[in-house]
Amino acid sequence: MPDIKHFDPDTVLDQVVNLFWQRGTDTTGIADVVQATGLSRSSLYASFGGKAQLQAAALGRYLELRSRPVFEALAADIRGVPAIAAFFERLVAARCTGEHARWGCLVTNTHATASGGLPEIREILDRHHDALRAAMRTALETARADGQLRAGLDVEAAAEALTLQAYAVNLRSRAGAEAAVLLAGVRAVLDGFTTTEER
Amino acid sequence: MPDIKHFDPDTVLDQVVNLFWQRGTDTTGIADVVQATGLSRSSLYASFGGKAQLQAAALGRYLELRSRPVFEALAADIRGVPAIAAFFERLVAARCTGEHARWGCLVTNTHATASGGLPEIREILDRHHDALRAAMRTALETARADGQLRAGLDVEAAAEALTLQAYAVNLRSRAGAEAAVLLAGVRAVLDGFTTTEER
DNA sequence: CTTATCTTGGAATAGTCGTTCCAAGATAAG
DNA sequence: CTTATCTTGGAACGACTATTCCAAGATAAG
Repeated sequence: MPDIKHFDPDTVLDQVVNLFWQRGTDTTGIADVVQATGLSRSSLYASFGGKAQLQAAALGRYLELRSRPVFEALAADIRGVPAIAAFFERLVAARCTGEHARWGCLVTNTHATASGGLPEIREILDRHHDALRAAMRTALETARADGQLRAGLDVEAAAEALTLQAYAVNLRSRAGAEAAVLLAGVRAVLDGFTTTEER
Repeated sequence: MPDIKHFDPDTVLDQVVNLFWQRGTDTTGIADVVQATGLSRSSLYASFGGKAQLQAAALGRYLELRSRPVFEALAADIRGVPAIAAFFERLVAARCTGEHARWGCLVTNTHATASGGLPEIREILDRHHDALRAAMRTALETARADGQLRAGLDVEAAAEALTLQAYAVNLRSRAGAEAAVLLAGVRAVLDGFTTTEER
């Protein structure tokens, strides 16, 4: 008997993600969301709750749609160190060129905002961090099994270091950092972990 | 003949820095500034311009007062790698404990905000980045002259890598990252640059 | 003490914020 | 087609936004 939704919630959420991602969550108003999605305030508040819940939903979707596939690809890549290098090359390329150039990373950006202090949001940030570090760790362990790593390297600490490096790439790319500079920094870290220099 | 200011602009600017630093520039209103500083809107707009100019002034003062002294200390420290290690130990301590714990870094935070796209703001961000990288480079060159560095290390790229690590430390500390984890990540990077492990 | 000049307090501006509400519209079962 | 139930458009809400303005207060020179 009831009416059904006249829109696809996931499609709308993707538009919201893009909006928050590019222009910043705190500096984007509901009016902007209404205009970008085309639906009315009523539908927006009925489907998602207030802005805080909309932000959490958008952040969660970003994590599932943008981050997780890349993390899984990294963990599944059996090449070891070259897999990590490829991850960063694709990351820098995505951050500096193409459709989302200079947008940074929604998760990284959220770290610096006021709403990042909310427990609900922070939980997603930690989930993102743990997922990336775990993927880095897996890739490093593959590399170690293949004899690619320096003797005595703390794999857990190295995974954390590479994860931190990824955050910084996201951050600096938003301010216009050159791709070559970012890649050189990443490579310096990676070279310090390996036995012999590749490339 | 004219009247003089009834307050010290630098003292006021310090209060504004703290406000923007802790709570975020975009999410802090003029009303908050008025309340925190105790002076009126008239005086605020007469001394500094609008909010954009106030932000630029606060960011500049943060750079001069908080960042530059630390950068200069790093560049002047003749110990080489231990100097860099000490820099990060003090950084992590300041970010995770004490008066400004979990505030992150005002410059780092600004990277992720919408106002970071303005040319006037971005110029300060780049100035900050160049200053830190130059200090890192100086410390690394001291280390190289002392034979502390791995053969074939690209000092310029290594300086960029360490600078990026510092940004990530600032970012993650705001989200509640543990000091020990951050330090382990930093040390992994630093160990990759040195000939023999210290500590 | 007068006077010229700046500073200050505080009201008032127009605009935007997130949120709520209700009548009108759309849907699908009977 | 009727009817029950949800969705939708759009107006309205008070609270907040940055900014402006002006009369009143404070200062220091003459």
